[in-house]
Amino acid sequence: MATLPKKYNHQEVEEKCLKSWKEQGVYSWDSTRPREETFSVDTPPPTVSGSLHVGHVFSYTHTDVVVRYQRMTGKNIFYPMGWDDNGLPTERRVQNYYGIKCNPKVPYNPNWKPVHDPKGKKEVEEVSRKNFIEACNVLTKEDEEAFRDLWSRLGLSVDWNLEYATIDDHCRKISQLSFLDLFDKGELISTESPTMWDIDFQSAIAQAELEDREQDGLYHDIRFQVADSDQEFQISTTRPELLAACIAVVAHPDDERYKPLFGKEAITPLFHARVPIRAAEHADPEKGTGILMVCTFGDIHDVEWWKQSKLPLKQILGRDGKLLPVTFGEGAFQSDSAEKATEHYSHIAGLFGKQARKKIAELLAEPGSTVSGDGSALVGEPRPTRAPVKFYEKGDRPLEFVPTRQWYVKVLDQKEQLLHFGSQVKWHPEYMYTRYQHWVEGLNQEWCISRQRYFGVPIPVWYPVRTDGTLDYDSPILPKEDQLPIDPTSDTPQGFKEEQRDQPGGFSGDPDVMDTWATSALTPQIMSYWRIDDARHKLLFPMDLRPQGHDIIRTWAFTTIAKAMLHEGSIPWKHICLSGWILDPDRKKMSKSKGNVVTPGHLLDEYSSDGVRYWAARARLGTDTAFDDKVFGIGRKLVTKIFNASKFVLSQFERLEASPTDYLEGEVSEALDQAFLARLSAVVEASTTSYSRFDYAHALQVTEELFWDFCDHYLELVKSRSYAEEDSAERRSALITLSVSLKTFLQLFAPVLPFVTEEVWGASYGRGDDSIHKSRWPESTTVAKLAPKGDPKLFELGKLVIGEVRAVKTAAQKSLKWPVSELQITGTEETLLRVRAIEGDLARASNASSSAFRYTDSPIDSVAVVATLADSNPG
RNA sequence: GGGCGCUUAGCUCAGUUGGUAGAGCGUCAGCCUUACAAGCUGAAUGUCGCAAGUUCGAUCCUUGCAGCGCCCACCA
Repeated sequence: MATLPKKYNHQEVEEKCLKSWKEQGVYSWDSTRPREETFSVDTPPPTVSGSLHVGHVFSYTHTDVVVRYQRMTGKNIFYPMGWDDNGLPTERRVQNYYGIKCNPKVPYNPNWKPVHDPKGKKEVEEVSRKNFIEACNVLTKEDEEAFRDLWSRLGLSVDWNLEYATIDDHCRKISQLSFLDLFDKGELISTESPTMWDIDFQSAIAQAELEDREQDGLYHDIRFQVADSDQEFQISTTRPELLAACIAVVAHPDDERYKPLFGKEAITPLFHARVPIRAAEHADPEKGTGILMVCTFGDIHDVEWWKQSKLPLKQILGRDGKLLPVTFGEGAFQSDSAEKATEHYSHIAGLFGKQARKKIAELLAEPGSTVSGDGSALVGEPRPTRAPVKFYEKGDRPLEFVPTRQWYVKVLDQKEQLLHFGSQVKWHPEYMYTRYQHWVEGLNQEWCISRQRYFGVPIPVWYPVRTDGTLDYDSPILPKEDQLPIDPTSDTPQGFKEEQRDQPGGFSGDPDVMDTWATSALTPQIMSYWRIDDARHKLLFPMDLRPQGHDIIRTWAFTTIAKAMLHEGSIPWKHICLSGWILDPDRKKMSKSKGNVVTPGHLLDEYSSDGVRYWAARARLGTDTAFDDKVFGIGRKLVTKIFNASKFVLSQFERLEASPTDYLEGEVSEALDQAFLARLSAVVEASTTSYSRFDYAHALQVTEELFWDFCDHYLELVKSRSYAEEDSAERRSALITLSVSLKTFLQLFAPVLPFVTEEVWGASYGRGDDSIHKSRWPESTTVAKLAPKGDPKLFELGKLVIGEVRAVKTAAQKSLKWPVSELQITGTEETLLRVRAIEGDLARASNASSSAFRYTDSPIDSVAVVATLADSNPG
C-alpha cells in the first residue's frame, strides 16, 4: 500500500489518476449488461466552434457528478461524448479562418486543401460544397481536440470509445433515416410559402431561433385616396418601403369610421395601385388611425391575412434583402399610372430595405405626391418609435417574410401529444416543465427544418425534372435506406444516370440541408443506433438522463421530445436536468459576444480540477450562478483538508502496522464513537436521497458539513484513545470509527472530488488497482449497524463543551493546549449523564484532569459550561 | 401584457413538514495544538423585500404589491 506524501500536489495526482483510469477502462460501458442495470446519458454535444469557457465546465460537471454517483450504485454507465460541428457557427468560422465561401455550383476539386491565411487578406475563394465540408471537418477536428483535453482534465467520466460528431457518416445516416421515416409517416410537409428569412445568411429560420430586439423606427403617416371619389384616409406605417407591395387596406369590422369604405378600393400614392378596403380582425381601432395597409410581407399578420385573402402576391423584396425589379401594369402590379409607378420605383429598385425606406419617405414628402396631386402624401414629419423586431438569434438584420420552398415537420396538430410526452419526462427542477408547456402551447408555425446552407446534413431527396424544366415537388425521389447517408447534389438516385442531373426528364437534387436541431433532436437515437442495431437501441433507449441548459428547452428539449414521439411514440429520456448559467460578477450572462468570458484553463491549474468541480457542484440545478473565484479557493481548501485528515487517520493504522481495512467491523463500545457514526449514517442517507433526486448540491452540502465536524471536533475528541499505547476496547472503538468514517467520507465526496478521493483510496481501501469510482456506494444501514445506540445529541454536546473551553482559552489569549483546572457543567440529569459518558474524551481534548469536572443538576433544559484555566502551563 | 423563478448577515448562498435564524467568504481578536500555517480557535453582524390575512405563534402557508432575472406574446 502506498503511503501519502507530506503535501498534496494536485497536478501530479490528476495526471496519475487520468492515466490509470484510462489504462483500467474504469469508465467503459459494458454492452453485455441488461437494461435495468444501465444508466444512459444523452450528453450534450458542445458546439465545437464556440469558445471554451467556464460555463461549459459548470454544466458538464453537474452531469459528471450525477453519473459518478450512479456508477457507484453499481450501474453500468453509458456516458458518450458528441461534437456538434454541424451548422452555422462552424460555417462562419471556416469561412473566416480559410477565407473561403461555398458555392454549390462549383465542381468538386479532389486536390484542393484548405489553407489558413493568418493575415486574412487573400481574396475569398469559392469552393464546392464537398470541399467546403472537408474544410469544416479539418477545422472542427482541431476544435474537438481542445474540448477533449478540457473534459479530460476536468475528470469527466466519459467513455471515450463512445464518440460521435453530428456531421459524421453515422449521424448523417440517422438524421436522414429520421427524415425518411417522418416522410413515410406523413409528418413532413414540403411547401412554398412565406417564411421567416434571414437576408444575410439567406436561409429560412425556425420559430425557435427567433429573438426580439428593440429597434428604433419611424412612423410615417401616409395619405391614401378612396378610388373614384375625393375621399381620403391616413395610414401609419414603419415600413413605407413596402408601399409598392401593398395589396389591401384593412380596418376592424366594427370600426364605424371605416365601415362605409369596406368593399371599395383605395389607391396607393406613388404607385397608383388599386387595393381593396376590407375588414380584418387584427386591425386595432385604438392604434394609429385604425386603418392599415397590408403588404407582402411586413409582418406575420400580413402573411396570415394574405393566405386567406386569395389576393395576388406582390413580391418586391429579394432573398438578399434588396428590392427586386418590378414591371408595373403587369400581373399583380397593376397601376392606374404605370408610368409614374415605374418612375418612382426606379429610385428604390436594388436598394436594401432600409435605404429604400429613407428614399420612399423623401418621395412621399414631395409636393404633389398624393394620388390627386394635391400636396404631399406624407403627413408631417415621421415620428420616432421604438419597438421589438424579430431577428434570427445569430443574425444582424431583421428577418423578412419571403416566399420560399421549405420542409416542415408537422407539430401544430399534435400539441396535446407533445404536452403528454413532455409531462412523462421528469423535469429537474420541476418548474422547468412549465417552460416547455408554454412553448408548446404557443407554437404558431410548423417546425421548419430546411436551411439554405451547406455544412449540414443534406435533405435526402431528389425531384423529377419535368420536360419543361420545372421540378415536380409533389413526387420526390427518395433514396433506399441502405444508400444512406447521401448527398443528393452529388449522388445519383437509383434508376438515373448522373448525366440526367438537372435535365428535362431527369432529376434534380434538393440543394438544402437540415437545420442543426433536426439532427441534434436525435442524439439519443444516434447513440442507441436506432434503426441500425435494435438490440443496442433497446438497451439504451429511452435514455435515463438528458442534461442541458434551460435556455434551449424550446429547441433541443422540444425537438428531441418531438422526434422520439413521432418516430416511436416514446419519450426520449426519463429525466431531464436543467443547469443554470454562469453570470459574471455583475450578474450578466457570460457570453462571447459580451466579451466577459472566463476561460477555464488557468482555473484548473490554480485551484485543481477538484476545486473547480466543487464550485460547480455547489450550484443547484436550474440556478444561475455568479462567477466567484473565492468559491474555487474554498474547494481547494476542502481538498487539502480531506488529504490532511486522511493522512492523520491513516497514520493511526500505520503506527500499528495495520491496515484501515482491518478496522471496518467490530464492536464500537464508546458513546462518542457511536454518536458520530449515528450522525454519519444520517448523512449517508440524506446524501443518497439527494443524489437519487439529482440534487448533488445538497448531497455535497450535508457531507461537507459533517466532514468539517469530523475534522474540527471528532478527531480532536478521539485522539486520546486512538493514540493509546495499549490495545483496548476503547482504542479499537476509536479505530473502527475512524476507518469507517474516512472510507465513507471518501466515497461520499468521490462524485464531486474524484481526484483527491482516488489518491487517498489508493493508499488505503483500494486493493491493488481498485478505483474508488467502481466501489459500492455506502449504505446508511451498514454504518448504523455499527452503532445501534448512537445518540447524535451526545456529539452535539461534546462540540458545545469543547467549544466553550476553546472560547475561554482564546479570550485569555492562551494556546489551546493550556490546562483547564475546573470544568463546571450545569444541566438536566439526562444531559449530565451524556457528558459523563464522554468525560474521558472531553478531558483529553480540553487538557483537563478528570477531577476537574464539576456537575450541577438543574431542572432547566439548557446546558451551561464554565471553564476555569489553570494559573500556569506546566507543559 | 401572460408566465416562471428569485428577494435571508457587507458578499455568495443554505434552511425551516409553521416554534428564539445558519454556513462559507470578508472583517476583527488571538493561537505552533503529536494530520493540516496552503493551518487552527474565537468574536461581531439580520425588522428573513413590503403590506394584509390564516394561526396560540409566520422567515416558511394564502393574497396583494414592489424590485431583479428569465421565458413567451404583442405592438400598422
